[in-house]
Amino acid sequence: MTTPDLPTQYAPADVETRSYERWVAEGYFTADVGGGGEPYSIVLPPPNVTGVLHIGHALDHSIQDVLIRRARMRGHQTLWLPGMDHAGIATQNVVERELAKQGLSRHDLGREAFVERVWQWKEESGGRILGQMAKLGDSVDWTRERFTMDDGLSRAVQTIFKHLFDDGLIYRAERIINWCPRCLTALSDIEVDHSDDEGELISIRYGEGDASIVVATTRAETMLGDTAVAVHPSDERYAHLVGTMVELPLTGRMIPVVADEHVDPSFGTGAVKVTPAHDPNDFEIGRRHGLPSLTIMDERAVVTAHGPFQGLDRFEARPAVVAALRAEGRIVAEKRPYLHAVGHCSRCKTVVEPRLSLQWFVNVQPLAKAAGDAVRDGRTRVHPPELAKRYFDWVDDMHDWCISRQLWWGHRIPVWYGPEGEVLCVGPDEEPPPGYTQDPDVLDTWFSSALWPFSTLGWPERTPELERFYPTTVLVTGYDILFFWVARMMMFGLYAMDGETPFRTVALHGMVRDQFGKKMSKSFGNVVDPLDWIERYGADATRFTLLRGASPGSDVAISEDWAAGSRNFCNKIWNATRFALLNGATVASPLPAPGDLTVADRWILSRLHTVIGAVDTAYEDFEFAKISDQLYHFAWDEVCDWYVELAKIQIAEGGDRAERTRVVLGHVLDALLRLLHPLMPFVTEELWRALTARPSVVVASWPALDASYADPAAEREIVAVQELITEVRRFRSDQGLKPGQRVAARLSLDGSALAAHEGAMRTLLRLDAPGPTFSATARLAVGTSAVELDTAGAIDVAAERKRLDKDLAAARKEAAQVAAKLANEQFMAKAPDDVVTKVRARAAQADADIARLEAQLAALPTG
RNA sequence: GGGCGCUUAGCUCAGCGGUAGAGCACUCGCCUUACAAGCGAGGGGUCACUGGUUCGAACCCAGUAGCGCCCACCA
Repeated sequence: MTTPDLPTQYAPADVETRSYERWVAEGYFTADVGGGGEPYSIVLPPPNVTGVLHIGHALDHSIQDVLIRRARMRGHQTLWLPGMDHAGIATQNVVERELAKQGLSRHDLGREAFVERVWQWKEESGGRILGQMAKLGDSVDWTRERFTMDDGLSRAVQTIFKHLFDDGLIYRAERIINWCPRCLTALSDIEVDHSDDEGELISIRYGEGDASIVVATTRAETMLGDTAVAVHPSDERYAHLVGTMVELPLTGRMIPVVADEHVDPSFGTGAVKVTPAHDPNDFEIGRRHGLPSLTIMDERAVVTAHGPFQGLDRFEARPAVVAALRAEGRIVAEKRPYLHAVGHCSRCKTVVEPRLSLQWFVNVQPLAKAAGDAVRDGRTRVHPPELAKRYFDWVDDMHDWCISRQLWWGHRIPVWYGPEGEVLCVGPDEEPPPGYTQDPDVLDTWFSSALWPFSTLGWPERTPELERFYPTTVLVTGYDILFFWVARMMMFGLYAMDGETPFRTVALHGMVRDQFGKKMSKSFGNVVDPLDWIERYGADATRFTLLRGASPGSDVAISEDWAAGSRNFCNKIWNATRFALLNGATVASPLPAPGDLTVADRWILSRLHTVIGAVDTAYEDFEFAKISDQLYHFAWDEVCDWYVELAKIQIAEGGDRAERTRVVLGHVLDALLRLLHPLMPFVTEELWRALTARPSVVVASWPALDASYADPAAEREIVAVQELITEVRRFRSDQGLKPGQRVAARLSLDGSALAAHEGAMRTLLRLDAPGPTFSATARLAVGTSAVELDTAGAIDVAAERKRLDKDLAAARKEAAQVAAKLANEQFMAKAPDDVVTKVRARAAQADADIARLEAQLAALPTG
């Protein structure tokens, strides 16, 4: 047994990097594909190479690390696979911004040089992220780190694209898509954020006299591209106009009035201008009625239509068009401000422009159906279950997925076009014929992320990793990307892996917020940088703070104070172990037989196993807050506050008692450190090694629940001791007796089991044997046990009277309440027996308390 | 416009049918030799509101108000 000279305060920085490097060097985190144990695998949701890890990542990683570390301790063959995402548009934007600082655009560099530049950036940024993961303590298998654009994953992308293409699930079509006029690319629905923006609803008269019709719009400039007006088929107001032509103002063009079910007769005037090239609904109306599509804006949303508006940006064109219409007396009404939902590019916040263009799509119908069914029939469990509904809403009503992006950073679409317009999808080992040119676009970044659970394991090759670790055991991620990402992994996983789901369980956590429940944002200045906390409070405290707030699917509020509290907890564990080491606690000897243990020993062992059971249960439900809470209170309130104090007394006895106490103490701390290790890997490693002289708690076994340690009698007895001690302490505090001041006392423990604790109680309460005379006494009782204190005339009668009065009032109130219950016939008739028994016991207790308190009050000296 | 959730101590939350809890903050007393990043004691809540079910409701049901989140092609 080594007893290193531990400092009195835990200094995280001293141990963290040292431990981490050793863990990696020892290969503790490396999955052994051929090894024993049930597989337990997690793929890390790959952070974007853009930027650095934020506190939300710290939560996400902490949860996964907790799960994987516990699984490792339980003897599973674990794999936690790390990696990063190339994050197409996000990364390209970041690098473009860097270039802009030098006054360059990506076009100045050219495609090849630009992509090279992004790769450089990826190397730097990626390295930073890996360093952060090490600081957090992530026990990932570094030998299997992947990147969504590495060779293997690119091959997987190309392979699945080819399969989908050949199955007719990928197609190219001219559709209205979301277009970002700043990024100059198509966006999928989920890359568009909607917000209620202020606009102006303008009513415009088309046509003249009886043949005129009033339409309402928030986007007046698009009228230049109108090719019809639509009304509801059953709208009698306009029945006479359907089939006729009206004149489109400013252009002189004649456009038809058509009848379409989509129009809501109760909104506005009940008549809708139809711009098929610039509105998704209008596009559908146009298609149904064979209307032409007239594109009036270019890719930068600059008006290209002939006339005075040509060359104006859409936001300049709008007032210009309105002014021109007003000049012609066409404006019938204006409503301002008018709030309506407007889509913004999720990357650059530019207002998205619906745009008619030729893009690649995935036909999601069959894939989404399978993805829904897998959760519906329980092959994949969503946790918490309430969130499954959101998942269903999404997959059951999913639009086809636009996967082409007019970007340079990403997986190039593996389709080549021949000189005669041939279209050829090229597989990973195929070469396109000469004279063919490749599609210039790249794939949506989520396309490669969707393959992550199997592409990282070697797919399309049937590697041993894939065989062993797919489906992965659990996916841990925030509820915010339940459909961004999870639904897509489900779709592609089921498709590529012959109907096998990518994960058995999806465990969703919430977002990290500040102490007031506010979202963290740079502009608000409430962002927490995990590295900052790690530096000041340690990685363990940072993790513990996050985990303490982590209930399935709910947001986590954190603050500086709580980080400090967690740091204090680390310190508490540190000092408890330090005490144990200084007092010769040992794990070398087996636990003595129960008959050789004291009540206190049996109590703490009973509590330990209760906690093991509770923690194991909480793990089943991913209740990290409960796990943390259980261990926190057991460690602090029971082990430190009571058992350590009782152990001091037992050790002072010397002999066998001391020896056995050292064994129990060593045993309890050993188990506690192992239970805490997944949550706080660094401090537990340092302490466990010191305590056990073994190499690493990382590969120690998880404490096994042993119900034979359950000892309700010991628990009751210690609780009674605690209550009596608390009562006496309260008296001392109320009386203003200094903690160290010794008081003479007679203990009336009724010859009950508590009599055995007299010595301990005298020590903990600083009570001496009674002196020969009593000038003033106080009798304190809990249940049938009592302590009589001789305060040598120093008793503060007023304080004591106040205290007793208060207790008496409480007891009387309790007695009245309970009596009312017992007098209630219906309660007596209908309440279950155990409830009635409890109430009776409370009544008896209350009566006894009243009698006792009244006697004490009567015995108080007057004046 | 749909859907979901929340409202419990100053703050963040747990409890989800039988005596209102935790952490932090607050008050008082203590350097009681593992720990002052600590120890002991204490104060603080008509569990949003209104009805209903029940012997009994913070907990179940209905409605009201406020807050939040997600989804959405009503011009």
